[in-house]
Amino acid sequence: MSHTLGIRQAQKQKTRQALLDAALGLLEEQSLSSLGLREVTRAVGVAPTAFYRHFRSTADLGVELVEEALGSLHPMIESTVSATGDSDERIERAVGLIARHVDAYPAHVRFIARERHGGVQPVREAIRRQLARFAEEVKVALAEHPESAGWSEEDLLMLAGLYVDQMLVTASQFLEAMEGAAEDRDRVARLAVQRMRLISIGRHHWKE
Amino acid sequence: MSHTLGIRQAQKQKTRQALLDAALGLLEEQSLSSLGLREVTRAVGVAPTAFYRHFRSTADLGVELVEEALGSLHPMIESTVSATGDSDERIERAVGLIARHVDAYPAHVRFIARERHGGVQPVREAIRRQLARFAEEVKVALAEHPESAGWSEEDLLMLAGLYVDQMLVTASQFLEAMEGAAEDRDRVARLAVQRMRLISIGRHHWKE
DNA sequence: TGTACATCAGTGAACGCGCGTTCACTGATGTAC
DNA sequence: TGTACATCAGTGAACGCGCGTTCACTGATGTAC
Repeated sequence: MSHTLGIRQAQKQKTRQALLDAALGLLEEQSLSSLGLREVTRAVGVAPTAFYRHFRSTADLGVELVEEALGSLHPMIESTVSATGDSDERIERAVGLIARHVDAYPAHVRFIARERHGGVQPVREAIRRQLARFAEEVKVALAEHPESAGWSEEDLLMLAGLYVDQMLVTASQFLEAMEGAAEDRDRVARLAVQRMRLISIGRHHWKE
Repeated sequence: MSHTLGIRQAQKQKTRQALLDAALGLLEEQSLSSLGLREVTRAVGVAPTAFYRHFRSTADLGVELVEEALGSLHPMIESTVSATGDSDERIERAVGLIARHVDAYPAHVRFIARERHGGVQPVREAIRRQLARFAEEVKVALAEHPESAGWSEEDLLMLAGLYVDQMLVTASQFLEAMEGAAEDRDRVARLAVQRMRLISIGRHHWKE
């Protein structure tokens, strides 16, 4: 006996999602701070005033987009860091996962890269919070590794943050490669693997 | 016998600089893609049409701001990487330099962080070009170090890029610390030093 | 099942406003003689 | 040094346009009995 939303609720959800999708599309070529409410409703085909039934402002919509773009990523990150195999295998797998994620959700990745330091404060803060959660989760996963014996909590969080930042750098480089020449893609992947390897080597010799 | 600009040229330069300064100020709270030409001229106190005597558009002005923000940084970066002393000394000095640079030019740093992935393509490309130049220069300086014996050009550029990205991350963290609680500043410095140390350790054990 | 009333997502007109861009202009500065 | 003309940075009026927000509304959906 599955619970179905009422017709009214279902329709409202649908319009809301259409607004989010349209906004994300429009944000490929501009920043959130210049996104207009009328632009978004025009793209969806509803009256401008309908916007207010779902969001207080475009900044509010932006915060929802952050949740959509990053909220569902926690399991993936968790599984990457906890994966079995040696360092090199885990690195290759992680870079492959990032590449596929960028392929599947380029607009979400672009949105996060763009608004992380963008002009809309509540959105910046929402992104910062999610990334801090990622770093915390990575830290906990790293602590499980035998290589982390003797590491302080502070150093583990430092390393986790380095990995998270590197993940974002790699994602945005894949995005740039998508926009430019197709051959760049492999270069980005190789470069990312090398960077992660170097960090991983530093990690193994940290406590000496 | 110093060459002086004509009165007309000097006045034009002054207005131009006032437009750049005003724009940079306005960009503390928004992105370039939402910056209006009339906003800028209003802040300076000239007629909107005067803008066109200096820039084709706000995007054009943005590209000039990139040159202003990053163009003068090459000697500083060069001297940081080429400095004498052991790894730890160089790292401490580099992080200190970054901290002072962010203190001295917070608006420039914010502008670069914001527009690096921002909504205005020509500006993104101008930043990308400057950062590629930085990485190239760092690569050349790194090649001089005895630790770089046996490194390929590709690996050196990989390491240089890692340093440049880390420099930007650190700068933007100092900026966030300036906006928030004052005590965060030291945490950022300590974290940045640790990250650089870990990368440096990876570097020393890379060719094993 | 049917009826009467309540809810509320989406509408459409209207508002005042600031935007980017055009154009012909002014008057101080620069230059040729 | 003085004069006559050229240059050009900055002006101010005017334009058409899209913006965010308000408001009273409509009509399909939901609910109570």
